[in-house]
Amino acid sequence: MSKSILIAEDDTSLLPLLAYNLKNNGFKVIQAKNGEEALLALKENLPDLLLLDWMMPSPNGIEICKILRQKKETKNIPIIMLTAKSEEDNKIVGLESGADDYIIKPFSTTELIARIKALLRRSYTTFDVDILEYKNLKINLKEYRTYRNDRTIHLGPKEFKLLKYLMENPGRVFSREQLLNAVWGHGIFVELRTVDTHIRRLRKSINLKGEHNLIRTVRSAGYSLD
Amino acid sequence: MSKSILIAEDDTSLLPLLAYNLKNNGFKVIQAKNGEEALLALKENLPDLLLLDWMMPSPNGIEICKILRQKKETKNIPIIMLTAKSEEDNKIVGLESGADDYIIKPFSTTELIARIKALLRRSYTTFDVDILEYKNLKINLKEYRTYRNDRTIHLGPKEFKLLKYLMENPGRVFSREQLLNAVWGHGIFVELRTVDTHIRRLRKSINLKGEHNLIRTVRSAGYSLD
DNA sequence: ATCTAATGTCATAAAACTGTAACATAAGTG
DNA sequence: CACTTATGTTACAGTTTTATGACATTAGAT
Repeated sequence: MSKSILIAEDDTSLLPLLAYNLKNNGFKVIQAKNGEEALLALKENLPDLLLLDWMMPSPNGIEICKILRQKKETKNIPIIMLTAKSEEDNKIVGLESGADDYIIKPFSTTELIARIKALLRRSYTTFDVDILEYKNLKINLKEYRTYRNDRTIHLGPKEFKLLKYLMENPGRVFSREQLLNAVWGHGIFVELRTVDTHIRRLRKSINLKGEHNLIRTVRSAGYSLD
Repeated sequence: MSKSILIAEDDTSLLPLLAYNLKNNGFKVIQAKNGEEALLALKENLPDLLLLDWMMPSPNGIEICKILRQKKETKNIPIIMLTAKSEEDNKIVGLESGADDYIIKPFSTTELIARIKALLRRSYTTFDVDILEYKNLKINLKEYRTYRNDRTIHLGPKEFKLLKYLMENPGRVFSREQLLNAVWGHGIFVELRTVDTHIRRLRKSINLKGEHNLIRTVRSAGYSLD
């Protein structure tokens, strides 16, 4: 069964183009010319993924995002934010508001499709692999086990989830906000700095002395697997 | 240069036929009689595209696909799944597992070639828009990494942002004021000359001795990437 | 209920990054 | 060349950001 995607985009030349391309790629598309329409459409049907233009007359992408993250039925729907180049600096805002990814206009259809697929793949984890590997790290999602150089490592639930998330996109830097959203859940109130503590515990567990740190700190940005 | 294609197909009458046809069309072909062989071959060399039979003794096409999508080096290699008619219903499974296209047996060589070319064309032109390149400089926005001649360079947050801004408009000259606005933000009070210092630090980090200075000073105007 | 492991928060230490100012050079000018 | 102005360099103190360890609280297990 094909996945459905809701697009909210007020650029009337872009919207049909996007819709056309997504349809061509086997997706079912629901179109919304503005935020209002999008919210309305969401009451009808829950799509598998949302494509939101960040800059729209209110409610804009960010606002919609925040609203959705509040509600139980919608809080786990993957969201990709569409942002113009000039707004790029605000990408953090987009991710803080709970979006899963952002893409800068103008973008290629292929790129968009790739990201959509990646996100859909990730959110249907039940269907996915049971084993994730990176360098000499390995985790078994089904058995809930972690290995470093084939030696078992014990991790608490949070650390496990954190590591899993990092391993899903090795190399990519995640801000503390993103990690909180992904690991702790959206709309949960926990200090940002708590992430530091967990990263520290994780490092303590997975780092072998002598070998270089597997988790990289990127100052004023976040952490990533390295 | 001709593209290489790895075929994993356990039907021993089909495999050589496919290989023959692809070779005739100018592709370099690597053959694997089953999943194991395919994985082994992948350790040797990364092909430009994969043709996977979905029904094989384990690991089958889907499984291989999932495995490849986990790893960074292989996650962007286009994959076409070969499925028998009776398995057609499962085509969604194939695409969800990360395949880019599927084709139903029996298929015509012409069609297969067409799809292969289409995929190669797509994946060739489009890649990460999260990567900025200029001469032998490269920065990866998602990973917050900077390279000069493929060697990693460490930059502080401000330097990174500064470089990013310059790389977005290579050649263009920016005044100190413009740089302050773009990198530090509007309405911030910092000495104009502070830009000089950061430019200096940036130069120090990215310039290789011997090679010419990548940042040009334009007297009484500003700086630019050159 | 009792004990143990896991969590979230803080306070403090340690690093890394910034902005300035002072001085040195280089580039224009007449 | 002498003078003026712009830019390069360097050192350093002040800030910001992150690491670390301790502690109180909560959740889970026996």
